Amino acid sequence: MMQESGTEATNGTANQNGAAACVERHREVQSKSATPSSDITASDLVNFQQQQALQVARQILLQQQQQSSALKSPKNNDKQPAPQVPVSVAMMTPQVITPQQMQQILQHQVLSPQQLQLLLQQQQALMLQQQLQEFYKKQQEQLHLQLIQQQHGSKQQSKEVSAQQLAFQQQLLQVQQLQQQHLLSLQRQGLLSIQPNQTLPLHSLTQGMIPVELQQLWKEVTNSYVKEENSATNNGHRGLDLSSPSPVPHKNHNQHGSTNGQYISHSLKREGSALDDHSPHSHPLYGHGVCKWPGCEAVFDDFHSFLKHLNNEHALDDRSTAQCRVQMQVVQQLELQLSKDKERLQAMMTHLHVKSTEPKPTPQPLNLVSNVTLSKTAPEASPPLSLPQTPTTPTAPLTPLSQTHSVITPTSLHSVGPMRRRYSDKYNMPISPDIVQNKEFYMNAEVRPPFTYASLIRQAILESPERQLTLNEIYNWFTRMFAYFRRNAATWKNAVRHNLSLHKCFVRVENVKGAVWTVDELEFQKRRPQKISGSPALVKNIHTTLGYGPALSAAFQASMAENNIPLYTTASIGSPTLNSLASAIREEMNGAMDHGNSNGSDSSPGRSPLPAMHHINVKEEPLDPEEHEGPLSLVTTANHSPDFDHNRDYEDDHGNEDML
DNA sequence: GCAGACCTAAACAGCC
DNA sequence: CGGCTGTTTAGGTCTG
Repeated sequence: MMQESGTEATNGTANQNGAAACVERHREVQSKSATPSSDITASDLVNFQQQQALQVARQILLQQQQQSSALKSPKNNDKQPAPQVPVSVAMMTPQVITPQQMQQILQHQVLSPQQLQLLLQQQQALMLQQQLQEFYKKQQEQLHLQLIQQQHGSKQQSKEVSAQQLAFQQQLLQVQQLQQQHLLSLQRQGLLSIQPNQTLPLHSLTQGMIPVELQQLWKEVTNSYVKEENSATNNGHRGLDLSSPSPVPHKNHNQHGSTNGQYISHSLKREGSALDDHSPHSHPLYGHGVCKWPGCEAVFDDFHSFLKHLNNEHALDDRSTAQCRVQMQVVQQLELQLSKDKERLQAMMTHLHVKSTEPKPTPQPLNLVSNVTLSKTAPEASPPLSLPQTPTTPTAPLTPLSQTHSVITPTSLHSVGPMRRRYSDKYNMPISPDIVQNKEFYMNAEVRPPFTYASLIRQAILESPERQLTLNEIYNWFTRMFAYFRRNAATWKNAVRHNLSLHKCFVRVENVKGAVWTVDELEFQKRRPQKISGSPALVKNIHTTLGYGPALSAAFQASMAENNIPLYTTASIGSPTLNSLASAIREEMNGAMDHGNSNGSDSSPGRSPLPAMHHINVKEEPLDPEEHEGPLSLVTTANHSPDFDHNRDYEDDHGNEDML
């Protein structure tokens, strides 16, 4: 297996294949009873770990019982071999919790289910940590071996060797990234607890090759644990210490015991601006007096009030967890993008016979490359519409490197289920903020907008200068605003006509140039409001449509269980995709809530501080930002979608339509 | 189970 | 005649 990945690393597909091999390997290390699914997500991993942890607990109990029975009958004590315990159990049990403790816990039920869950997660964390170490160690040894073999090869093949070294470096990089992502994911979910002095072998082995940025990331991760341990209280590592002198104690009723506080904040550090992390009054989530928690943007006079706010408003709960997971995906996508760009740079350097073998001499802002490539975008700072990434961005699995393909296909996007996400009609609330907010997303992503036809028609009409549109203009608005409506025109146009006729709120007015449609707001408001249902349908739709990992979906569902969650209200997170998704969910959750605080009016996703996200692509096609710098043309967008067979329909519209 | 909202499909008519 | 527009009906799903 490692041989395979080693050889594959020499070709262009090394990234995906190698990573996939890593994951496969990883799974094998964990267990051979894993599901035979071809791709694995972090949620799968977590689920599996939970199952395994439960199994561990059972094993421990069984072992305990057998031991106690053995004590009662000393005859068997010597000959009776210890029950078969999985390797992982053998590895973890002595370090984490003794069987006695476990049994005591279970028998006396001294702990709440949440605490039990926390314990289980700690068990899983240690178990997985060791598995990870083992896996990465093997991976590293293999790579190192191959590298050495290459170095001892014939000198006549020096060029080949250097190229293969490059490939090895790339593989190393990807291994590191995989490792980082695994660790970060686990840490951010509070599942992994690394002791400060517990560096993985990979780190030291490949230190010279680690990109500075990854090293920095690593430092951040480990430092967070250093700090955390220093500030550990009786609460163990659940304490929420946000670099404040006195951590504010708060109830921790969530099962993700150690997800809060520093983990998140340090994870999100990359998103923040160039704050000086070493200053006592700085925080990655705090900048220019504003809370930088995605979607928050609360203003604070002093750092202390911010910390208070952080502890109170962004405490460990489902909402924060969901937001954190989204952020995880953002980061992972950025990392993926970074790795790809670095590979490209490497290839360029190799091609130009640059001698350096360092992946990159200096750390680069994650969005720098993309900033450059985006410099030609429209003045209104819309994201490059030509990028086909949007619908796939949030679908990225938690192990993106392993699943850059086959996660989602254009076909899957096209096979969107029936429109049942009609949250915009609930309480007849306006959809304009959301549409404005997620304009670019819907323009690019062939994702069915979660609005009813009636709402969309109304929106189209209200957006027009005279608040009236002809049928054809309404059509054009649909195709212009939503990539989804560039296909199956017959269907949705029929639906539009049907809605126009059916709903009283749409009034046909004979005009000089024909008939136009207007909106009777009173009638529109009269329509029966729908109760908010907690919207499992939306979650399901988003999940199925966009290929959300179950974990993220669950997180969103969990966060939707709460009310009024401003996930990512504006461009704060920087990804129009995630932004829009989250916003859609937020809308769904808010229901009739006031949109006034959604910043929809002044929130152009195009001003995203992380335009790099626009380049994220989980599809099979290689990322080629240079090829997507064309004018903001929806046709261009369409043509970049491999399975975009709407051209017939849309080009008809395009003929008589001013594009933006 | 029911009613309502919604979506999709289709038939049909009138107009250009 | 064909396409567009507009109306209406029918059947289905989903939700409260």
